[in-house]
Amino acid sequence: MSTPGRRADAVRNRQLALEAATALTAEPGASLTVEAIAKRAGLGAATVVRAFGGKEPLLDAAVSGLLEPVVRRAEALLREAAPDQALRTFLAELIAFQSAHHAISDHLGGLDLPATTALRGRLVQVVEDMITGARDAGVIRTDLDPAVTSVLVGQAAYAIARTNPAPEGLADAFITVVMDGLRPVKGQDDSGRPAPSTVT
Amino acid sequence: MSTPGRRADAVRNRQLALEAATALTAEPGASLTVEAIAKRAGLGAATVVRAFGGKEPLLDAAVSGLLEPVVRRAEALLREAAPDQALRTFLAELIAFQSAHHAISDHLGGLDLPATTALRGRLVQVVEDMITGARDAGVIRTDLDPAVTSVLVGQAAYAIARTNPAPEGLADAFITVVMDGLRPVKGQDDSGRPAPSTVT
Amino acid sequence: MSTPGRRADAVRNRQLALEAATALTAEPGASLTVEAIAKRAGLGAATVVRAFGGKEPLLDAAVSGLLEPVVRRAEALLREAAPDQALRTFLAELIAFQSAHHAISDHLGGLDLPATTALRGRLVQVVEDMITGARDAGVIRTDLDPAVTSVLVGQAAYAIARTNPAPEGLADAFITVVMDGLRPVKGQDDSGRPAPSTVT
Amino acid sequence: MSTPGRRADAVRNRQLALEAATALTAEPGASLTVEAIAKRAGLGAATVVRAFGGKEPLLDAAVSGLLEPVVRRAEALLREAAPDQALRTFLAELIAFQSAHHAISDHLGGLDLPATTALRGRLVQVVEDMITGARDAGVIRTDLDPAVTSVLVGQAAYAIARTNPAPEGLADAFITVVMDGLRPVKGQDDSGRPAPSTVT
DNA sequence: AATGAATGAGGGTTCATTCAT
DNA sequence: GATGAATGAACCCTCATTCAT
Repeated sequence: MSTPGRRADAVRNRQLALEAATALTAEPGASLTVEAIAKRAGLGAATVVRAFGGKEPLLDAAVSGLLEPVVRRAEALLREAAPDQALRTFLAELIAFQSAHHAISDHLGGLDLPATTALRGRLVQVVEDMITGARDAGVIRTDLDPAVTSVLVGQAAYAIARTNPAPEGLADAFITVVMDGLRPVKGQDDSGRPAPSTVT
Repeated sequence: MSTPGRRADAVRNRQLALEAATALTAEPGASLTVEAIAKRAGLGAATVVRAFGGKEPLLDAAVSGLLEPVVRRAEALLREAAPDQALRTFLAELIAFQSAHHAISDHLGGLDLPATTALRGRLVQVVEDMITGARDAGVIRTDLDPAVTSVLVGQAAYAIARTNPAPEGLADAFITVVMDGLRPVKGQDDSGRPAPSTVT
Repeated sequence: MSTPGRRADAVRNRQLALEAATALTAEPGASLTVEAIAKRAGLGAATVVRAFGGKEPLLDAAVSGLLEPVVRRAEALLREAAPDQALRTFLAELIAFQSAHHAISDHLGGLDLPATTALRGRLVQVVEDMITGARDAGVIRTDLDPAVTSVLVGQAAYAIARTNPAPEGLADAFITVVMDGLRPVKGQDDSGRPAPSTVT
Repeated sequence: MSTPGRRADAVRNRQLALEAATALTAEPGASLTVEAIAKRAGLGAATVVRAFGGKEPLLDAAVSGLLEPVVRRAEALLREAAPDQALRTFLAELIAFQSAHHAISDHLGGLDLPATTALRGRLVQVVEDMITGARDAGVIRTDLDPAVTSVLVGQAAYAIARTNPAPEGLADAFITVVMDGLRPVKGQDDSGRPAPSTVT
């Protein structure tokens, strides 16, 4: 009675399709067609379409499924850790996670992935909160707009995570440079400080 | 040396096709099909294909044509300016240039663009030379591998340039953070220094 | 003769499927897919197919189910009423019935519906009998072949019933024109009459 | 110089596709798929799609191409002949023309055929004008709304033309019945006449 | 040499039917 | 026996490339 008909297999097949899509999403050269995903999952093409209602919802589910734990982890870090440590840890985990899942396919351009877009928004917001918190704690420079900085950090981190092939130590170097670059400027206080680095 | 009359038209058409492809490459929502490029160029589709031998060579020419002056400028800066100033200036110009050409289309995934790839290699190499030079001059930290750092800077800069929509001040903030993050670590010398920033 | 308990459910489901198919058949814009019919019936798609052995038999049953009472009514009228009154009444009821069930879906093209085809044959035959009877009674013109006239009346009536949207009074006008057009030609008898209306 | 490139063949192929579509449209059992049309025309499927921009525009062109000369002829008759003769002649020609082109496929349900719809509107309007003119001339009964009558005549004529197989003399019988049914009711004048035929 | 047109290959999606539960 | 899910076949459409003009 606990297994309502074939529902169990359907769930399994849905999961198989999702995993196949996720795997192909991570393979830079893959075709990322419905048929390719179906073949990878050992299913018929129509099955994966039916399971998700189309190609875009499937890819949205795959990509957002990769992104969601990262965002949740970031939100947890924001609540539990000191802001700057939260930021540092989050960056490390973000890059590690994305790299572990290789990269994200290039074939996603022009697609409408609402869940993924929403998650990216949450991610940027969390990073902004981390930066604001760190600024309030005096451990991050105050001459940069937190909103701008969060976009900057997010985009750059995403690019670093996507880099393939990635040279040894790339992620650590990125984190080092960003965190050091975000430190308060020595020898001066918050107000009236001349910008130490500007583009001419 | 007088080229036959037809040759002149061929060169002109090649240029028209290239300009059209470049323009469409920069429009995020564009179709980027051969026919769309041909229509933009005021040519026939077959002419566009003929002029470059296919769609990929055409796009390769378009993208590398955008990238090449940037690389040449970087190489010039490397020869003419102090390394750190060269790096800062180059980053500013790279981002400004890319942003001015909006972004690069999303439809380039999975394509084989050898000339573009080669240019990216040259770019990374130039950046690495800048960094090495700056390190030798003592104005950049020595605890990071220049090869890794150049990839880091290049990838991040590219991502920043592609960001759309870009918040006001994003490019400046990026340059500020990166340049400050690359500065020598105060209060210590090259050898035996404990890493000021590490990932836990 | 006591049917097993399951048989009762099967009969009920068959009826549910039939009613759903009938309802959707009458909705001009409906999808008329097996799944849509099943959903409307509150059944599974496989059940609907099983109950009738396919989609076409189901639709045949639905359409012929709509048509059958009309035919039976026509046969009853033929037996019970004066031929011309039978014809007039039948036309009115046919159109009213079909219109009440809106129209018949457009998606029936190319389908093989033997029961429906047979009913249409019966219908034409009944109409022919009505016309022949009325002719014998001297209330319908004799210069037209009853077989041809029955097809003519049937086809036209069907078209009128299907008209959507139907202007107010369409059915009445149709019956008026047809019945008046079928009246005996005044001032002449059966033989040797010059055709009062011919196509040049 | 008079033949601009391959344009001549393109026109020919477009015509071939149109003729194939028209022919298949007239075959009751035909598939009416793009591929079937293309095979009939001796062309590739993509060619016929490209030539018309899709399946619906192609079918619209085919059906409206059949209908247009009929409408033009009706409009000419309206201008040139006495209204009742115009109506009679038009009905004969309409049915003859449509029958000559067999019937129109059943697979057109649910399609959006704007040109065809517009032509049908023009047709109904012309018929209405014929009826109004004949009424004013005193040769058609005045107890029926011309707008309703035109719909009635058009729908019925269309159904007669579509009838397949059509018994010998069907068209003539139809015209005879309709024209006689539309005659002024004898022994009374326009006003206050009791309806000679009404539905109870 | 340039080109509009043709097309084969491939993509996403729908649907009547079949099958394991 | 009933059912949700699976699927092969078929459909319409797009596009890079080829070809006759």
